[in-house]
Formats: sequence, structure tokens, C-alpha cells
Amino acid sequence: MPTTHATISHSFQVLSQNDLLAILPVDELERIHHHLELVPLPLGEVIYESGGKLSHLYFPTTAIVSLLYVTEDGASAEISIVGNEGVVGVAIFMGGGTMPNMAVVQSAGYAYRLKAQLLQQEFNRSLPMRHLLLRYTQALLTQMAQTAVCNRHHSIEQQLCRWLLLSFDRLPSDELVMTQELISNMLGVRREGITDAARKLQSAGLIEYCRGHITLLDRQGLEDNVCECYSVVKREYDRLLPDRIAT
Amino acid sequence: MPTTHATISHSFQVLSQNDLLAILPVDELERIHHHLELVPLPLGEVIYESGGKLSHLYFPTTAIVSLLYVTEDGASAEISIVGNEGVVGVAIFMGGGTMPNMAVVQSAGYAYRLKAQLLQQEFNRSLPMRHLLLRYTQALLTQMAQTAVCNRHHSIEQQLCRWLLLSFDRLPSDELVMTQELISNMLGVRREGITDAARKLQSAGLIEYCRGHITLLDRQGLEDNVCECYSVVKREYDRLLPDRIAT
DNA sequence: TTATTTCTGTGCGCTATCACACATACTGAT
DNA sequence: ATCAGTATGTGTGATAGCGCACAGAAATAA
Repeated sequence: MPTTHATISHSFQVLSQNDLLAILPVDELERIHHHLELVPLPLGEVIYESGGKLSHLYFPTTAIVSLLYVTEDGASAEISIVGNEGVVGVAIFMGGGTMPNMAVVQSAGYAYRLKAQLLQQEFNRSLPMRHLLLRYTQALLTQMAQTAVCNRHHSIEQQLCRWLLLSFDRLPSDELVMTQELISNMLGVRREGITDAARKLQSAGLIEYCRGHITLLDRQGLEDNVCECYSVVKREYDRLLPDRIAT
Repeated sequence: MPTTHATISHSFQVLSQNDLLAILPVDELERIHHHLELVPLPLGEVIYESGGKLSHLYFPTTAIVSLLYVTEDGASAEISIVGNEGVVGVAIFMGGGTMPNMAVVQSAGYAYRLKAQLLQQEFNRSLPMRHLLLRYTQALLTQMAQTAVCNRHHSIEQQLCRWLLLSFDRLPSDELVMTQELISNMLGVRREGITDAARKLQSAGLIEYCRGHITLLDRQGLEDNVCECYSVVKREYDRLLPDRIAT
């Protein structure tokens, strides 16, 4: 189907809700945008299981996805967060096909997706596409590394601040739908630990929460309480993907 | 300088001490092997600093290198271990150039190195080279992710087992030159914590240590005590780089 | 409405790890 | 042989986070 200029620009505007698609040169985007499929990602949806083959690469727009590892005895830990700044499914172009962790929708929303095979072709053929995805993957590496550091050295309260900031950075609004129980699963700590930390942040007037709804009140306050891990990761994303649309 | 077949095969045998070079198709290797420079890596040598530009990609043969993050207040945590199964300096071909962590030689030995610019050319030109390095990078991703999980959920003793196994896997001998103090820096815990855990392992007859020399006595015993993180990482390396030379 | 489930608050004892302070023992240089 | 430096052992008290148990409150369903 031939595409008029009008529909292309319209599509591009929508596509630009994902930073990586937004940076991609127009001619690259033209080549793939008919294959991009907009899909809703409801809360809790599993995009891929541990060891499961990835059928698509996902470009989140409004959705947030967590990369989670679940241990043999049922404990869990979040490895990284992916929102509209990145993609879910790097194993497709990295060559492994699968990963030993799972991707779960942490905040409902939408994502564009591209068939794995098509993406692989594009990755091999197009230098800009390759550069973009690899730079994003390097940023992902940093996020994972910093998660390891944070898990080792920082308090639950600091980690909660980090997690909230990373999440709000990827969210169009200042409200997050998320229970303390779920957050505790992400951070791999007890629910009570989150209750304590969250209460402190609320008393300090940084956030407000009520039965699964968290509202950001004072971003600067959170940044004052967070450990260095947040800014290290953020700086690295900004450095590696400088032209992405500012949130 | 033209190269005879004899010198080529000789070189290749030596080069094959690094698994990635060993897997590389012969014609690819021929193209770069004159540029590979064998360098000694003494204990403690810093291959790159946090944020420092990488001049070379390193292919360790007998050396082991740790990717370390040092926090603002001086605490440290190992992000991953690299030995003859991989390379140090993925930021070169991933496109970022630098990383917010440092690479330190954990066990003295040798490595081949290749100028960054040359590697970048090769990475863009050669599909096998690219595939190889990207698959290795995916394995690295898994190691980082699993480090995060391990830091969150597992005991010092389990982590010590994991660390020892990962190190001995990358070592030609059964003896490791390494003080408890240094190990504690890698794992990001107190030295006394390592002393306790190491003593337990020694009493159980799994290792023997004396003033900076650790000898592996019972690998199976270590594997019985280690958390799942070790095997998850190992399986992933084996899966992603199946043809590497068995140690 | 009432009943039930979900979410959050709170208390209490337990354990792993930490921080610090030393003691001991081995090593190597002079 | 001596001494300084390095590596390891040990003790004591503090603390963060855990496991468990349960209470109250808000949302949801009947």
C-alpha cells in the first residue's frame, strides 16, 4: 500500500512517542513503519518468559516494562526498567534469541512491536538502526550494573527513590498505579520494608500514596534522597542517546 | 610482511588461548592477527577508568579482569568477571566509547589487544566478528543481571562460592593468588565476612588458603554450596558461545 | 447493605551483616 | 635475627532487613 505524505507524518508523530523511533532517520523509519504494530500492554502481561523465544521487539510508548529474574525459591529481583526510552527484546539482535529472565508489564500502556525476523534483517542491513540499538543496549548494561551495585550497598529507602524516579521518568503523568506489594517484588525486598520507606517519603511530602496509587509531589526531594545510582544511569542514557525527545 | 603457513598456524594456536579468537573463522583471524599485540597484565593494572576512553579491546588469555564499580563513598562492587572466554572493552563496539565503571586485573596474566579503531572497522565490516562479539556481550548482560540478583538474595558464603567458581573457570591452574581483603572488595562486603565464609569452606575441605593463595580442592563441593546464579551464568555462556575451547 | 478481598500499618523476635578493635601469625627485607 | 608490613582470626555491640502475625481501613462484590 502506497502511503501519502500526510499519513507518514501523522504516523511519525505517533511513533515518536518512543525515543528510539524518534531518533531514527526518516528514511529508515519509512522502511519499517508499515510493519510496526501498535499493541496495548495490560498490567502484568508477560512479554517473554525466562528462556522463552522472543517473537517481537517491543518499542514501548506509554507502557513500562520490568525485566525480572525469579529465583528457584520464588524470590524475585528487577534487573532493569524499560519505557519509552528503549526496547524490550535485545536478545533478538544480540543473537541469543532468549534470556534467562522475564519481561513483565509494570505499568499498563502501549508499545509498537516489530517481528523478530524483520528486525534482524534491519539490524544487519541498516547502520543507523544498528548503532541506535547497540547504544541503547550499552545503556541497558549500565542500568543492570548499577542495579547490582545498588542492591549491594544502598538502603531500601534509597532504592525506592531510585525506582520511583526511574519509573516517573518513563511515565507521561505524575501518578503511578502500583501497590507496595508489587514494588517489593521488583526490589526483591519485603512488602513491610516498602511500607516503612514509603511512609517516610510521604511524611517528608515527597510522594503521596493510597491503595495502589502513588503521586509524585516533589521530584527534587526524591533526587535529594536517592543514591548516586539514579544519576549514573540517567547520565549514561542521556549521553548514549542524546537526541531523544525530552520527557 | 608476508606470513608463511607455519607461522600462521603457530600464531593461531597461541591466539586460541582466548575462546573468542579461537571460534573466529580462520580468514577473519588472518585479517587481524598481525594487529593483535600480546601484553602482560600485572595484578592491579587498571585497563580503563570509569568514564575513561578505551584505547584497545583486550582478549585475555591467562589473565582475569574484573569490572568494578566504586561508589562515591569508596565502597566497591564487582559487576562481572572477564577471562579467556571474553573481551574487555565492549563499549568500543557498542558505540558508547566509555563506561561508568573500571576494569582491573584481578589475576595476573596475558591478553591480546587490538586498537579500538581497528576493531570498530572490523566490527562493522565482518559479520562473524560482529555476531561473536554481540553474543559475548549478551552473555555479559546475563552475568551482570545475575550479579544483581545474587547481591540481593544470596549469602556471602554462596556468593563466595560463585566467585571462586567463576574465577577458577577462567584460570589454567587450581591456584588463585588473591587475599581475602581483595575478594571482599570484589563482592562489596567486609573482609571479616570473607574470612568467616572462607573458613567454613576450608573446614569442609572444599578449598585451602594461606596468605593470599587459594587452592581449589573440591570443585563439586563448591558447586553443591553455590547458589543457582553460577549455573545460570555458565549455562548462558555455553549456550551463546558453544564452540569455545573447553577449559 | 453486608461480606469479602485487597492494601497498608504495626509489633516482636531473629539473623546476617556491619563497624570497630585487637590479637595472632606468617613473610620478607635489612 | 629482627622488625615492619601483610594476612588472617576473633570478639562485641549495633543495625538493617527478615519472617511472621495480626489489625484496621478502603475498595469491591453480592
